[in-house]
Amino acid sequence: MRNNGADRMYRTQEFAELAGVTVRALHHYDRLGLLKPGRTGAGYRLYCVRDLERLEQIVALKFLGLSLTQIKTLLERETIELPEALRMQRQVLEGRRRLLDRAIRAIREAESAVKSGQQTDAALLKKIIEVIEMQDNTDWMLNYHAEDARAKIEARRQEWTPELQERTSKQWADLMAEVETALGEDPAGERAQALAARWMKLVEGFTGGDPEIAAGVRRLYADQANWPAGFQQQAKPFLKPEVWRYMEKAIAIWKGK
Amino acid sequence: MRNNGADRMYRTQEFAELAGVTVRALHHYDRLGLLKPGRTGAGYRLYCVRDLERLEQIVALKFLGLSLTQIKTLLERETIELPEALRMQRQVLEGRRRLLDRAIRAIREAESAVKSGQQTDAALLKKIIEVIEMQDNTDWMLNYHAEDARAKIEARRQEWTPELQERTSKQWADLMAEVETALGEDPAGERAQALAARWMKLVEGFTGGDPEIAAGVRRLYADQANWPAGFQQQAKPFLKPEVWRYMEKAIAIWKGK
DNA sequence: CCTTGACCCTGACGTAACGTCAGGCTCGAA
DNA sequence: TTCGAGCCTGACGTTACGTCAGGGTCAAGG
Repeated sequence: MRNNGADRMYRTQEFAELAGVTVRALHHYDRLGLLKPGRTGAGYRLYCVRDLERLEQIVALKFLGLSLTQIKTLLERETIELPEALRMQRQVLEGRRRLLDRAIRAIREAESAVKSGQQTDAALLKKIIEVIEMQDNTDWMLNYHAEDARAKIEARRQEWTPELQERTSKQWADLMAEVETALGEDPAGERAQALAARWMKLVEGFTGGDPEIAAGVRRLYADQANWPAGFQQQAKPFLKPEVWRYMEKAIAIWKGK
Repeated sequence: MRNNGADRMYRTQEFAELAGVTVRALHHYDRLGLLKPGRTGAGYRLYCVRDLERLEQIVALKFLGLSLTQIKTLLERETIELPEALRMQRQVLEGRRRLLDRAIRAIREAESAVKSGQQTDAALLKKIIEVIEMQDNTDWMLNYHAEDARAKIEARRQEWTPELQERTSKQWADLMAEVETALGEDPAGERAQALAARWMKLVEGFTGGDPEIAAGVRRLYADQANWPAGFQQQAKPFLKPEVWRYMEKAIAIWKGK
């Protein structure tokens, strides 16, 4: 009656392979009360197909980073908590992602510092420290903005995700590189005007079109002497004065139109 | 002689606050031999400024996700290993990030499934499982490609980061939405031709301009009946036949030009 | 001189999710 | 019956500390 083909039972190893987990993990879930299989007279564990479903759910929630105890309560009280738990977990993961992105960025910058000029280990580590600290110290930038502009910046910072940041900084770098090749041309010419348009679009992407923020950025730029060291390093590609001057001309013309 | 202002010594708590770590962490690093401070006659730890430098390095490397034992060997043999270690660690972190992104995406899709039609917990979990599985099962797609095209796809997959994927899929969604509003218009008209151009650009972004890959994609599309369930769900927005037919016309005309 | 409070020490156990033995049972086949 | 494969439980290891517990040290006040 019990073991007809349809509801086959599985012993531990078999079941573990079926589900892609280890035997010890199954023992563990059993002890925690997460997944309690049947037993033979001799004490062997016997898993059925419904256990497989449950195990798949466990594995999925584990993949999302939930702890086994969280998973247990979620699966026990089959309830409306799940969507809420997922929302919270997503926020946790997004936070972790921001940290990860910062770490990755720090390494990348250190690596590019290595390529351009051999540095000692100590200098390399200093660079990493700078980059890490710099990233939470975008706060000092707020000093250049009027009081009521700060709230807006704070709001925009929410959307200013690391991947977006990375993309934009790449766009800036590309643009800068292209401008350099165009320095000889007429600032009123077609090429320069196209570059000016791209430039302004990027600026607008940062300021959100808000004139107060734009004014703050100009103040920030004017005060280069007082920038923190780490930021100064990172901003280096932006600072070529000839590029800047050329674009000032081109943008003035572009705005005139 | 010893405690003149310049090389001040710090006791544990003071030093911990200075560096932003806990007292217990300092004990821990001491025991592991990572950071061994001086001692007073009574056995109190005494930290100096050079200890602070070292601690900052430790904290930085920890931020990058290195284990304390790794950090120890790296800081002991002050050597050329560091750049190599950083490169490896970056790859580790990038791997973690891919997993994180998959988890976040899975939750997001489950959340949007919740919004559009209330589902039970069980259905929600099934959805998550599908999304997770779908993401490593892009492999089945390879069946539609000729042998020599596979290597190219494998190569492009390296650059095909989750954030890039997310961006592109949003671009597709935007494009699709706009096409739908244009269905009534002349496929040879200006609007439709602009859409066709955008479409082809996105296709090229995926195929990398390789005709073999493009051919594989066509075979893939033609064989919709055999797609895995998870993929079919996620591809749903792409499947509106009227959109597809309309764009076929528009693209044919666009190519003719 | 003694006490008080703030700070210091070490050692031991706890955490999460198992991995890894170690010692001992069960089962089907030869 | 015996062998090898597979099963069981219990205990310790892992990481980077947190959290007591029990017990010194030190400067100031009584």
